[in-house]
Amino acid sequence: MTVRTRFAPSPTGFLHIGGARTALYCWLEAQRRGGQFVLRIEDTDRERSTDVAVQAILDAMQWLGLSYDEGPFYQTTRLARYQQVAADLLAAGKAYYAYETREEIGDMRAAAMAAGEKPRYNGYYRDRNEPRRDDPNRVIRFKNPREGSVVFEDKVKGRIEWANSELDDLVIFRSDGWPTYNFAVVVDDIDMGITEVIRGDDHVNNTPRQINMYQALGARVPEFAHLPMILDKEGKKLSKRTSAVSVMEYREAGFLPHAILNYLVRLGWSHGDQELFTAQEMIALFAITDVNKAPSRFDVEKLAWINQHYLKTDDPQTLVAEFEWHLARAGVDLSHGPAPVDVLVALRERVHTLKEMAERAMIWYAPIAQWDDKAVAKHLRNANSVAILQMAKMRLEAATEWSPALVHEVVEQSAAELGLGLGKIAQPLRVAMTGTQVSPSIEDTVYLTGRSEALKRIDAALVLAQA
RNA sequence: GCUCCCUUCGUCUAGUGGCCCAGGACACCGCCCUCUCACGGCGGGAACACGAGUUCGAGUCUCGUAGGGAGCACCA
Repeated sequence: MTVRTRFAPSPTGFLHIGGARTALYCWLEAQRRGGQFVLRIEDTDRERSTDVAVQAILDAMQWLGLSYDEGPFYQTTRLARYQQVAADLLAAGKAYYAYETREEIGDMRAAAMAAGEKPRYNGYYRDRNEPRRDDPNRVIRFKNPREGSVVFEDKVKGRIEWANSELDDLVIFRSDGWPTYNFAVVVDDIDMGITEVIRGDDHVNNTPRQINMYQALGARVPEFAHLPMILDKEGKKLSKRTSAVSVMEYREAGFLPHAILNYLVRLGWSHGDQELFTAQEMIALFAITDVNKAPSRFDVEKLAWINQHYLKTDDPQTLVAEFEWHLARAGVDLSHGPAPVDVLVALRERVHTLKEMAERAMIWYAPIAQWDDKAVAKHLRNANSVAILQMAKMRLEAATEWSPALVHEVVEQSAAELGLGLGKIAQPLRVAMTGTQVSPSIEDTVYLTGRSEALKRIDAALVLAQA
């Protein structure tokens, strides 16, 4: 039987980091075993689901490169099917109508709590054979077995056993005529031939009752794998208040999709000491059964390290498009200034994110915004400053070509002629080009500034030096 | 309250009874390289939650304690 996994987000917000990892694992598991990965949008909560959220999830998955073989399927288009399955269950005596008001149910729960049990429905209508009648409180409940227990072998958590006496008769159809989550997932996973249910471990508790429904429906029970949560730096549940949670926020922060995937695959899973994985390696090596049971914390610092690793080792050409996206966001007009690919190569070893790169790149795409006082005082206002700048200017003007090598030559010759070290020449020039003491190598810095702009900046620096 | 789950350096993890006085990576610190900043190289500190067992021997098995988490909806 071919393996089929699915990712089933509910469109009530953006694709967050935990969801992305779940999707990644589903995707990897399906690929490694030559199966299919399906995407299903669980939008039966019509109050909270939005089209914007659906689109945001689709966009994020595409940006990450998590392609699906089937879908997206939408639960809202499958209402008739759910109704039919519920009718079958009713006819078979495996489900029943119930008419309690919400208040009555609230009371039952309170009573159960008071009795030291977990809050639940008491099964009042279970064996009453109450006929269907119009009532605003009419729901359909599933007859959960009362004896025995449910046992399943979770692929990450191991064996889990659950006494049926702990479970109540859950609502499968709400009074508003829509199926509930627990029922819809089961019907969908059966209909879509899902063989491996990989999802967050907040669903472990739902699994026993879902298994009971599979059995009532005479369907084959799939394998389950429940992934531990991803926590924030403090060990708390990831939340918008304390950290970035949406995948697209990480894009905006300058991370590469592959870096995010690489980071995520290592969060809760490992292959010996290996830290870096190409997509091919992940597919070949990942196995859901090797995933850790314990929750893990999200560490942006490590993500940043991975990101920089790919920034400096990937073919620059494959990175330019994403870099240009950041430059555009920073308001850069690409019809002027240096080629983004050259800027990228000059900065890739000096930054951790593309956002930072775009910020640093501004020295070549915009006039010097501000002169750093310390830099000016130290390198533009000393005995040699004027002579150095003038000599560099003269040589740069006289040059017949424009390249990093040419700039390097100019700096070297100036140093030799003035009897100074390379650093003595480079620093004043660097301050002249950038207004600061920090930038890529002096040849790249001057080269990327462009000849006429470089000469203009030297003139401006000369004014400061002589002031 | 009840049910279920989890627990190795600050963080991600290796480790499936002896190869572990616990290995790798990020972060941190130091040195080297160097035109600045980085990159890189070398080195350093840093953990088996606790307590009982089982065993010749336990990070690895069992039980208990403590701490943490999830769920207990006509939300997914």
